[in-house]
Amino acid sequence: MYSKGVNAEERLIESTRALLWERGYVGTSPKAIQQRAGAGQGSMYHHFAGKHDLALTAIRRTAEELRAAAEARLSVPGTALGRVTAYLRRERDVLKGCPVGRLTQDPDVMADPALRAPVEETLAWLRARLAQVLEEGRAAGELDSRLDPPATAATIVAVLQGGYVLARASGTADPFDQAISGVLALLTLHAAEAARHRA
Amino acid sequence: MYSKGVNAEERLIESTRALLWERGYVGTSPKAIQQRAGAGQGSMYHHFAGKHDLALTAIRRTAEELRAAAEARLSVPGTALGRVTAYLRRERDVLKGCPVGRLTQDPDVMADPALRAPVEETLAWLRARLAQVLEEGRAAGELDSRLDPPATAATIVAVLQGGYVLARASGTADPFDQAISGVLALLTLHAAEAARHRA
DNA sequence: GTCTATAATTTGATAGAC
DNA sequence: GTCTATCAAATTATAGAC
Repeated sequence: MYSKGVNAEERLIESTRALLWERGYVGTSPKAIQQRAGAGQGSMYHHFAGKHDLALTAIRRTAEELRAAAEARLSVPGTALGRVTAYLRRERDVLKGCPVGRLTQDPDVMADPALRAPVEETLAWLRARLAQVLEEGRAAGELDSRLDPPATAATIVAVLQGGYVLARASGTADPFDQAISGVLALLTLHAAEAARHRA
Repeated sequence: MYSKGVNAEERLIESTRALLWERGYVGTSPKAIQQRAGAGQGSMYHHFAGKHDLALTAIRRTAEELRAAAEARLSVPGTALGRVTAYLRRERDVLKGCPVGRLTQDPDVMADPALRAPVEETLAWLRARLAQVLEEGRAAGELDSRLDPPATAATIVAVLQGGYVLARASGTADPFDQAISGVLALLTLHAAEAARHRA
């Protein structure tokens, strides 16, 4: 139940965002959305055409937030490895998983072009943005020149998404932290190799 | 619709396995299971106590199959990196995702101890098995001694699980292949480092 | 804007005939 | 074993009062 300090439309969007994160599109009913928002059916169907329309609004907002949060960590000054580390080590609700990546497992979301687009675009953007950071690190001689930025970026995002899966399976954040530590260790050796070549 | 060559019980299990993979537990109805299996309600409720019981049988079988498929690639003779590569590069239905990892996103599966157990055990086993292979590689001097087997194993399984997420988001197997290539490239440099230290 | 009917469909299961 | 009723509850809306 969200604060009545904001209007019903806003509460309905936030309620939907939370439920999509917890239960996905298929597992979320209009009734559950309304109850969590403290709004009736009439209110929901006044502001939105239905479950689909509401979910679209919610997904777009979630995707935008994720992108902004990532950009905030990746656009600061510092080494490429430092920025990637800051992004990977940022505080996360590990056991809840990624609110965007989660939607890729939802058949009704993936089957609908409108609902799917924000998911596809967000993860594509994230891979491209990380590849850019890695390329900067390579250009600066900080990372080994043999490192392939797009492939390594895909690996990093995959470790993140897969780390969530392992954490949820185990019921603890442990495997997530291990997976992140593991890939950062591999990247660090790459950086050390680059330093050795420069020497 | 499965071959009528096998009995209804078997067809119901396979139908459930396919639907859990495609739509998850929440997104799969008994009606859909019956239609795909070519069986009526009476048949389903004769062989199984209900959706939950049928799903439990299906999940256990899927988990066992995944484990056997992994063990087949990891237990052959060869270098650690070679066996890990064989496992990662094995043929996969990339766009369908992992039939076990997928279940971690299902709220009703994770909330039920019986349904969740096979998921938890399978992914824990996979991490431990990969850690064992990496440890063997380290002991043989094939991999860099600074490499942490459990963390690296978590990274490898995460890349796999996350690779599926990225592939589904993009609609192509491309990011999956990139993520696998990226992590293998990082591991290969580790192997090269180990060789340099031995020299 | 928000509420309370009302309703067609689907869900998940039971009962009992064959 | 398999089938066809039957059923209570949930789902996803629409209609119309306030």
